[in-house]
Amino acid sequence: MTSVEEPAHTGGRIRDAARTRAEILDVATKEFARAGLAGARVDEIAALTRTTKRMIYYYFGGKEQLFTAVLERAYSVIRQAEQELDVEHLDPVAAIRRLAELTFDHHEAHPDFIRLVSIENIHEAGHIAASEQLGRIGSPALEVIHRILESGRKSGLFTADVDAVDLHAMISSFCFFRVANRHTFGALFGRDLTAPDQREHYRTMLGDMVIAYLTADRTA
Amino acid sequence: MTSVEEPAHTGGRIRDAARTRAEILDVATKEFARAGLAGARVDEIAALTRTTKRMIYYYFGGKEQLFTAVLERAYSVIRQAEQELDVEHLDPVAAIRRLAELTFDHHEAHPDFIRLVSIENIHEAGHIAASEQLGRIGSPALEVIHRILESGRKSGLFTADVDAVDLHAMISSFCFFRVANRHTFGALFGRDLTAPDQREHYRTMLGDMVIAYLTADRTA
DNA sequence: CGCCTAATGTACGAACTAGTACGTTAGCTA
DNA sequence: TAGCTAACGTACTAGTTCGTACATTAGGCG
Repeated sequence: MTSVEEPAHTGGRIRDAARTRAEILDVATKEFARAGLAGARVDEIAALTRTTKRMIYYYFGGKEQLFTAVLERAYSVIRQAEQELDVEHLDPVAAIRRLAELTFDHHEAHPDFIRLVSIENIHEAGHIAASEQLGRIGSPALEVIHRILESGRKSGLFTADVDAVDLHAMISSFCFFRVANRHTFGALFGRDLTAPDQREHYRTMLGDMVIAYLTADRTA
Repeated sequence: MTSVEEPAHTGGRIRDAARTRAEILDVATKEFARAGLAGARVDEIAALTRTTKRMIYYYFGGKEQLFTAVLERAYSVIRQAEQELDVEHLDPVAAIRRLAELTFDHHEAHPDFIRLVSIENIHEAGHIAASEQLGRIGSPALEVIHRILESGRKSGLFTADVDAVDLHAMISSFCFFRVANRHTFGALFGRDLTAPDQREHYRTMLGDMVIAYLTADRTA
């Protein structure tokens, strides 16, 4: 019985800067993803936090900077995942398919991130442009794709004349659209692109599409 | 000398309900596309109009309803374009490629529409769901795609097991992503997917991709 | 040609919202 | 253990923003 009559605020750790910061970022991520930059409410974010609005300004400076911080952390998660890519031991076809599947899985697993990207595009990527951190992220995946493409072309398997950036765009397009636009697509066409029982269908479809494109007979 | 000393407001037509309504929709489309639903300002929309804020409430009832009306009109433009599709006289491969190109062109020509769709997805398509008009639009393009696929499969040209909705998703994905995410993509990877001198490249890429997928050798 | 209503304009308010001034305290360090 | 500072809380404000009450008029119609 250590704290029966103690004031409520002594439950849990107090004065933990890292935890407070992280908690604000967690809540803000959800709130920004839910309502957009303008739609999100600083008061609401604060209310969903163990701490107060004051802390948001203390740690981040303001709403816009908080959004930038949210974006920075969200992108760092992807960069992390990409750095753990390990597909170059596979043959080029299998490697590309595996890469596409991992991209597919990552998009599906992080719908909030997808929404943040949509929101950031509404704002014409101004926060990314203004962020030192995000400016110099690069993309570990691009290096991997580049090497797989080289290898596949050398062996004659890949006939398409694309570079890594374009192939990345192609793969991301499908994965992104499926998650980002699932609501309007569902409402208009009556099909839920993210229905669990359709997952394998679309995952395979993406791989088939990319491989078919890369290996198509171009002698005609 | 008919109007030298007359008040300024006599210039141009007065009391033109249709024109006022249409002008509000025009301005609102741009403003919503620019700033999102929450970010758009009713006062700003009114200010960019020949009329006043009062008229927005008079004709549309409120901000949300105005957004819905904007969406309805934007979607009707597409439905219109789709109804004018005329590709079924072509052989299946050419027809699909042409359809993909028209989709590509339409997305490129209507970036504001793309932004509205992104925004509507942030709001989980609630306005579409609540709109009688948008609920029963359907898509003329789907019928066309369906018939082309049938024809292509019958002749043995198309080997892929997809239906019209999935193929539509595939084509739209690429077109949508290229326009919607051009800002973040450009900022992160240093490539402008909508650069004019790359237009033909991506347009061809899309067609190649779809055709390769549909006609891929699946005997292996 | 006067009346009636759709269409329009003005002025305002209630509620919300980002941001801040000021005060407090936990807990490390000397 | 005293003191100092990073961390935190409260209460408030200035400005914004959606929406509306009220007043006005154009112009079709009987």
